[in-house]
Amino acid sequence: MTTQRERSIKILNENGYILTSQRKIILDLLISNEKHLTIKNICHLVNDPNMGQATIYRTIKLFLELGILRKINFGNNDFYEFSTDDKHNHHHLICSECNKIIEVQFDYLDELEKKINDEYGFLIKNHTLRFCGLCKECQEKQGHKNA
Amino acid sequence: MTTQRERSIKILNENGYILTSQRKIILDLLISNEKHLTIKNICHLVNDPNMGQATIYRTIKLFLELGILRKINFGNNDFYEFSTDDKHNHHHLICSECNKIIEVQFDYLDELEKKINDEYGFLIKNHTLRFCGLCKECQEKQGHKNA
DNA sequence: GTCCGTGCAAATTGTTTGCATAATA
DNA sequence: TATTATGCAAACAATTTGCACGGAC
Repeated sequence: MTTQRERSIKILNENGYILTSQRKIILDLLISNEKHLTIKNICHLVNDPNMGQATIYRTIKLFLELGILRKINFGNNDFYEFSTDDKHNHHHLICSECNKIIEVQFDYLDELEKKINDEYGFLIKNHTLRFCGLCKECQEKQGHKNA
Repeated sequence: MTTQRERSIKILNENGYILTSQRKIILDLLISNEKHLTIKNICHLVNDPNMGQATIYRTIKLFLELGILRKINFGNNDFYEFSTDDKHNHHHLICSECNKIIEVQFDYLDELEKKINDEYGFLIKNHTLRFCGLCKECQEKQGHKNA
């Protein structure tokens, strides 16, 4: 099994791009840090006076174009996560309290997709399913407060 | 059954806001025009030298806060649609060719929600499900081209 | 007259671009 | 040496804010 890092570097190389030190820094940040970051997060985490903002924007844009990353937008934020080729993506649970994003690995939308295809003649390429609510930890915190 | 307009005005009044002529213009735009508009769309459609941009932004923000509208973000665009109180929202089919948004009125996610609650202890408040693909018309157009 | 809403312009924020320099093959 | 990547600053775009004016009660 190839790692996210290996896959990303492979894609860069196959398209004639090299892994510069700046790209490496940003890639590493994304690999750690639970993989869901905003541009703001990245700017803040990089915290290197030698890395210009433009480089961060350019790198993320490049990663998106090459399909290394994918964008998830939620509320007023754009998060970036590693993209996979699976037709069936995972889903996201987004906690409205702490903004944590949890990945859910099962799908079960085949039947619904079939129904949509039948009723609307709509050809589905991919889907996005998000559940917004409270994660376990935040529910517990609220429980304590109210007790 | 109350209309979108009646419901919106009711919410405004209940919260101490009046339906000014500017708010009325924006509300009417949203009611016609298939209900899915971006700020840019609205600015363009208003086309009244007497309405400042700031008013449009302020009005949309107010409508969001009052729950009259809800934001859907997709790609690099934020669309606005009327919000309903239904726990079970409709879903969206978004055509990647013509950007049309089709509303789908059935849900069928109860089982999946139950599973998520059981496995992750995540308390779901609402969900967003989007299918990205090609609408019937755009499939036909592509068919003609290839023929 | 008071209060809320608006228009305008300036300010702020987020993102992109041009260009000279630095790094890499 | 040729090419690509970067840093910097300026440019640009999108959104918000401050403030004085206008309209509704």
